[in-house]
Amino acid sequence: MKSTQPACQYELKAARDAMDVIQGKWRIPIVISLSYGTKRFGEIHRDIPDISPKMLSQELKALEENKLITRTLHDSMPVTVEYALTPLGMSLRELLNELRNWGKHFREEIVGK
Amino acid sequence: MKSTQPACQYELKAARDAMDVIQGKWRIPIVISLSYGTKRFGEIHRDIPDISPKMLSQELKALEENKLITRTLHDSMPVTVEYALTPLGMSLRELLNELRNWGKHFREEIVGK
DNA sequence: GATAGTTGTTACCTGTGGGTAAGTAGTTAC
DNA sequence: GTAACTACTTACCCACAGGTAACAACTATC
Repeated sequence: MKSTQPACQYELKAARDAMDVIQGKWRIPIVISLSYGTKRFGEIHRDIPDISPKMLSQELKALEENKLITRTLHDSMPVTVEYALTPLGMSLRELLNELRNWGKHFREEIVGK
Repeated sequence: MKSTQPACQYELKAARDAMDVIQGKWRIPIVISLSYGTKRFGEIHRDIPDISPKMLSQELKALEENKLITRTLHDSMPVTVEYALTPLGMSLRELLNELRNWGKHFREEIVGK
């Protein structure tokens, strides 16, 4: 890697883009929760009990801004909101699988040995 | 995802393990730099000019603790230290490729449209 | 009319990731 | 003998991610 090699800098930037999207404590759990289907605020909260409503609201907003999820408001009797993965959000599944696989590999190498 | 499904919790933990290893501003650049071959402290610093010696030292130490790189001290006239990727560190390349591909895909979807 | 269940918001606090600047210790070249 | 190059270390500072707690507005139920 040389700072004068534009190809490498491009690779770095793309990897950083991806990291920016999935980084933080809660984004991956939220995406995984929604990968099991459309869910409401409270349902996601029940999937991830440790998250505070503030963080859930904040991270859902960020994921929506990045077009990974959609937010649909239903004017039913108690107002309900439904969150769903977009195709772009679903495309994250492959990357998450790679993350999981490498994490498993890493754990076996480090903890196992 | 249900918090009562152990398989999902396991998946989450593995993904988080991987994230813990590659997260932060400098780990990925360092691994990419070393993926081009064994390098010395100053050489990595030249590849990544923005990193401070403090951060480079700190991150190299963390990567060594995680067994992604090795640190070899040469008792030559000026003491030199060589850093190299371990096989485990090299196995990160696939994950980094996935990160780069998804980051590229993401940028095309978001910025392009 | 008080309580509980929706989906959040707001204010406040703290820990950590990362930055800057300077110092250290040994060797070599001028 | 002083400057410069190796590879760091130490001290100090700040911004932001994330946590806690309380509040908000609306509806349904007891």
